[in-house]
Order: sequence, then C-alpha cells, then structure tokens
Amino acid sequence: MRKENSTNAINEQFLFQVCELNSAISMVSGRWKCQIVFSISQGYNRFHLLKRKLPKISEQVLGRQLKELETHAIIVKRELPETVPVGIEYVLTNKGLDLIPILEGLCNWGKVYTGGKEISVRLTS
Amino acid sequence: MRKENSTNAINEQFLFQVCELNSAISMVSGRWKCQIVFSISQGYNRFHLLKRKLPKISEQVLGRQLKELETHAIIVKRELPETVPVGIEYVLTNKGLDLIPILEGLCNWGKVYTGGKEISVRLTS
DNA sequence: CTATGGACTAACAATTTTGTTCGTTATTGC
DNA sequence: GCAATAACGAACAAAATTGTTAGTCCATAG
Repeated sequence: MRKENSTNAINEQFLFQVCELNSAISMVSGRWKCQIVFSISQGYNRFHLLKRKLPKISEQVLGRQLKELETHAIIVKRELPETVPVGIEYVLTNKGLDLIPILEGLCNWGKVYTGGKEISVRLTS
Repeated sequence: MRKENSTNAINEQFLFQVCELNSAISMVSGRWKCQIVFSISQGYNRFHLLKRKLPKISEQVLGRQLKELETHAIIVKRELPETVPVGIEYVLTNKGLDLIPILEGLCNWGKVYTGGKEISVRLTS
C-alpha cells in the first residue's frame, strides 16, 4: 500500500525531520480521525456508539480508522469485563488526552473564521 | 478535479457540519501546508525563500499550496513596491496568525510523544 | 434454526492528493 | 543574444486515501 521510495514518501520523511509539527499533523489528518477522537472523549467509546454517532461512516472504514489511531498510540482497546461476548471499549491514552485541548483550539479557530472569506491583515507599518 | 457527489465529498460535507474542527483540519492538512505557514511566519515569506527552505518541494507544488492557503484566507499575496519586476511577498492574515500558536501546540505535542510507541493510560478507578 | 447485534478483516474499486513535464512573462548579468 | 532568477499555470501521471463488497466469529432472542 505504501511505496517506500516514492517521492511522496520521501518528502513525507523529509518533513518529519524538519519539524515534529508535520508528524503531528499526519497523525490527525484523515477523513474521520479527529472526529472519532473527539467523540470518544465525549463518551462514545464503543464501536456501535461511534457508528450511531457518525451514521455515514461504514463499519469497515471505522475499523480502519480506529486501528490507525491505535497504532499511533492515541487510543487503546480494552476488553470490558463481565460482558459476554467480550465487549470492547476504546480509551484515550495520555497522548490522546493531551490532544483534546489542541483540537478544541483548532475547532475554535474554525468557528471564529467561518466562511473564511473576509481577509484581514494586521498592519505593521 | 472534485466530484461533487462522490461519497467522499458528501462525507466531507457531513463532517463539516458536525463540527468546525473538521473544516479546520481540512485547511491545514496536506503535504506541505503547515510547514509553509510556519516558514512564512519565520520570515521565509517569498517564493524563492520558501523554495530554498524546502528544497524538496517543486515550484509547481509550492505554487499550488500557496494558492490553496490563499483561498482559505490564511495568507495573502502582496506586491512589493519599488521592485522591478514586481516582487511578491506572502503575508499571514489574522486567520493565519491565530493559527500559529495552535500549530506550536501541535508541534509540542508531537515532540512530547515522539516515537509514540509507549502507551500510557490514566487510570480512573 | 434463523435473525440480529457487536466487532471486526481482506481485497478491490473509486476518488483525491501529490508530483512531473512543459511552458510563460519579464528583467538583470555577461 | 543567451542564460539565469522570480513567480507561476495547465495537463497529465503516479501514489495514497477513502469507500464498497463480501464474509468472519460468537451469543442471545424468538
């Protein structure tokens, strides 16, 4: 799926070395990822709950996104005891928890500049 | 280039309505975008300066990314007076300036969790 | 015994993003 | 006159992401 030596992959690596910002961005960009993290933090922490919250996502895509978030150590799976069959819960790691305020900041930024059509520049002279 | 009625495009719109977070993310994700914004804020505010700072980017790709940042009103072009031929400078709008601290936060988050392999979860019980 | 809910995975196709090739305008340096 | 620098645009190709189809396993409800 990933070509190790494509220009694209090389450029990605290059950017990762320029600044951690770029690796951070790459972990949170993706169609559903941020929204999933946010939803988990709001208590929609199980597969079926997420499915209900985001009706347009397909189960397959949801599963994939969850797995990616797991490999980036933003969430972890946890088996719920006393459930038959074993229920599974998604929990934010510290890494994931620390991401929340940043996402809130981004969200706010988005709200302030909705539409984003008005251009304003602070004058320096 | 964009299919208006693809599932992908529809899902994108859906997410935009769920939360501004998603539109915010879509404005900053993209191979070079964040790094360009950051570099402009550091004073690499002209086409050739950016090219030199990010040697791996091609001129065409750079041009495209700059245009996208412009349509999102994160930067604006400005003609430098007293230059022949007209020199062009890129300036962060207020929207762009307000983005910087958020990007710094993300960058920091990236630095704290480098590698991102250690999984730690705060215990609630 | 069939249907339903929960939690997925693999393989493939559609769409989107990223990079490449070629070309433009205009000016200064040699 | 010829090359180089600055600042791009269009069209096309390669690669990556996103969505779809099909199917798994287990357990409880009816």
